[in-house]
Amino acid sequence: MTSTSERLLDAAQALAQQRGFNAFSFRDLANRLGITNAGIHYHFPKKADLGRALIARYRRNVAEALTEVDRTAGSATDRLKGFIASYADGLRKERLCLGVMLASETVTLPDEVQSEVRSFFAALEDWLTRVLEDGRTAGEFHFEGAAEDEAALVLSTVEGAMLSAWPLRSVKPVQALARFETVMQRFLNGLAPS
Amino acid sequence: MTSTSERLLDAAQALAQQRGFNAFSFRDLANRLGITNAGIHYHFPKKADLGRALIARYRRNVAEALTEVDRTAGSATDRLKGFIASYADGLRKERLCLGVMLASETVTLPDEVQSEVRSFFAALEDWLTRVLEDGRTAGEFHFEGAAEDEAALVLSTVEGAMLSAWPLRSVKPVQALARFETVMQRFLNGLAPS
DNA sequence: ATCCTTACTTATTGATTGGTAAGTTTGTTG
DNA sequence: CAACAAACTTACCAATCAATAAGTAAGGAT
Repeated sequence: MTSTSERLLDAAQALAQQRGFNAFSFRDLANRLGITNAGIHYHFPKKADLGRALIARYRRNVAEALTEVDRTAGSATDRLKGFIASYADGLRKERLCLGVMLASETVTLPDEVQSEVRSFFAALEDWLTRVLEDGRTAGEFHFEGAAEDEAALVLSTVEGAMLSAWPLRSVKPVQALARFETVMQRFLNGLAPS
Repeated sequence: MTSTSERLLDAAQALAQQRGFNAFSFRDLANRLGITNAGIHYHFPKKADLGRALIARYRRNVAEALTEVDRTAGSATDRLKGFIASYADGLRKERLCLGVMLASETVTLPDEVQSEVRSFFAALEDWLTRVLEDGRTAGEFHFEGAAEDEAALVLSTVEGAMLSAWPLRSVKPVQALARFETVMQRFLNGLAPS
C-alpha cells in the first residue's frame, strides 16, 4: 500500500530515533525493507537527501499532531499536557525525539539538515508560545515576562527530561518513564499551581 | 610534560564533546597528537577502553570542580549558579556536556560506557540534591516535595537548555549562549524568587 | 510492436573504520 | 655493556561505509 519512499522514511526515522542519524547505514535500512542498499539511492540519491526528507516530514507530522491537540484539548493546560504526552509516548516506543537526537549530532550533519532542525525547534517554540499566552490570559498559567522566553524554558525542560531518562531506558524502561513524568509533573506544578 | 595517555584523553574529550563519541576516529585522534593511529592502541587497546577512561575521568573532574564550587561559593544559590555557569562555559568553548552527548548516543555505546554515563548523572543529582536541601533549609529556595525530585528537574532543565542551544551555536554562537542564560535565569526565578 | 519510465538488482568502487602483527627507537636497570 | 621494557612506527587487515554504473523486469503510452 504505502510507497517504498514512505516505508524507507518510516524505517529511517525509527533507526534515527533509536541510534542516531549517523549510526545507521544504508544496509540497515535496506535490510528492514527487504531490498538492496543500492535501491535506496534511487529514492534518495545521498544520505543528506534522506536526512532532509526525514526531518521535513517529521516537522510536518508534529505540526499536524499539535493541530490535532489544539482541536481536541479543552484548555491551555490540556494542550500543554498533550504536548508532553507525545514525548512520553516516544519514550514508551523506545524512541528519542528526532529533534533532540539530531540536535546532539548537529556538528556532523549536512548544513541543509541542520537548518531543518533549527526550523523544527522554532516551530515548536512558536506553538508553545501561543499555548502559554492563551493559558496566561485564561488564568491557567502564572509566569512573568515574555511568553517566548517561557516557551524556551518549557522546550528545554521537556527535551532535557527525555534525554536524561534516555540512558535509564535501556536498563529500566519503566523507571525511565516514571522519571520523565515526575520531572514534568513537577515542572507543571510551578507553571500552573493548583 | 603531560603524558600521552592524558593528552589522548584531552583530545578525545574535545572531539567527543563536539562531534560525539562515535563520530571521531582513531585517525582524527592520532592526527591531533602527531602520532599514528596504531600508537593509540598501545594506550587504549579498544575504543571501548578509551570511552570508559574518558567518562570516568570526566566524572572525577566534574566532581572535583563541584567540590571547588562548594568551597568557594557562599550560599546554596551561588553553588547552583556555579553549576550552571560550568555549562555556559562548555557552550562558550563549543563543547556539549559529555554526559549529554553520550546520553544521546547511549544505544550505540558499549555497556561499560553506558553504565558509567548513568553513574555520572547519578553523581550530579546527588550533588544537586544536597545543594537544594541546603538552600531550602536556608530559606533561599522554595519548592515542595523531595529534593531528589527537584534535583532531577534542575538537571533536566540545564541539560535541555544546553542541548536546545546547541544547534544555534554553529550559526549564531552569541545568541546560543544568550538563549541558554535566559532559560536558566528564568528557571532560577521560579526556584528562588527575589 | 516499440519505446520509455519506474523501480529496482547485481556488482563494484574508493575511502574509512577499528584493530593487529611485527619491527624500531629510547631510556633504564642489572 | 647487555637485557629489557616502554612507547611508539610501519605495514597491514577484513569489514563497513556511502555512492555509482550497468543491467533488468514490469507496465503504460504511442
